[in-house]
Amino acid sequence: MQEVLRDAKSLLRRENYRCTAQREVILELLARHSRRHYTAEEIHQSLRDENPQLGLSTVYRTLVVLEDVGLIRRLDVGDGVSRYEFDADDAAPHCHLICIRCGDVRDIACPVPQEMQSLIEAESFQITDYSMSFFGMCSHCTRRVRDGKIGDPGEDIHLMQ
Amino acid sequence: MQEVLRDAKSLLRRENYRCTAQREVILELLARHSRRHYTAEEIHQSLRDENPQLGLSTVYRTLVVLEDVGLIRRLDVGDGVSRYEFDADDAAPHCHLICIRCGDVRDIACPVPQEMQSLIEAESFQITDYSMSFFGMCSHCTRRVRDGKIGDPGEDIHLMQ
DNA sequence: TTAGATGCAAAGGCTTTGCAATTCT
DNA sequence: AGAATTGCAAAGCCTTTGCATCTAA
Repeated sequence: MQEVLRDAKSLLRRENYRCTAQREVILELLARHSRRHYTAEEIHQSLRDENPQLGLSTVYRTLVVLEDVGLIRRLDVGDGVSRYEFDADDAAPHCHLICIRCGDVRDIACPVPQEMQSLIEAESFQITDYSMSFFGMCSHCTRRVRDGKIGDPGEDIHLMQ
Repeated sequence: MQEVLRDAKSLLRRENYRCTAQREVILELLARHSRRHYTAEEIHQSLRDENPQLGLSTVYRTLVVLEDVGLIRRLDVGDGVSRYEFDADDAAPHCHLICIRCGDVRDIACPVPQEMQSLIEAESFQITDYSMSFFGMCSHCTRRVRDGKIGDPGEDIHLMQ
């Protein structure tokens, strides 16, 4: 963890960005909760107590920087808000299971199949990034629906803006 | 094509939506250009000449309805604007190749691999939809960069909002 | 020292919504 | 007739930006 942060700092400097306190705390939060998918607002809320001076616009600007150098990745679950996840160098390729009822986003290891890569390379398309998401109901919500605890589709989160 | 539209109309009625002139022209446009990925604004522009009265908010509301009944699908290329594509019943599963330089979005046949589906089902996750996108440079832009016609990365479209 | 980064408030841009008028069924 | 739909304008919401101030290097 400490090493991850040290590497990140040197990467930032190498890319001609400064290592500011704000960038450090934001990156540290994302790295510490590498399975979470934070919105800018959530990051701001999470850090506000310890860093009362942190501005929301700084969070937004920092996310742009961190994504630019490849330390984090942006994810869109379809609700009109960008979410971000830490992206370690050795991060395994994964896709997202997005529950349309509770909004939970879960990673699942799943490499891009060779057959798919071949198809794309055949198009002479140079891949630099990818995103694979599956929408549906997580096991938790499926169980709750089956047990009659929730049944009204109106309870679904509003995924399509 | 005519049959597609007829089926669509009966589907709308079955789902308790009315078949209005606005819904018809919008659906007809999307169905006629099934390989395109229209933004609400583009749909509005495309139809304004023939239907001067069509309002942009009606386009937005119609897109919600058409997506709700499963006639179209929403796509996010990461620029903060929603795009929509016609989704026929017999549409082959496909993913999107999104060029980060020219913004072109291209479909490519590519079914969800069985191994991936198995992994997800193992999580007891009930899939209702999915989205697979690959970002990078299309063959056209790759060629232009190689030929020195474009080289400044600043020309890239701004994909991350 | 000084170019880059931050905070705040204001502006932007896409999308949604209130409401009166219109139109499918 | 009556409820759904439409258009317009206004509002919402997430995100970006201008600018004076601050700060890492």
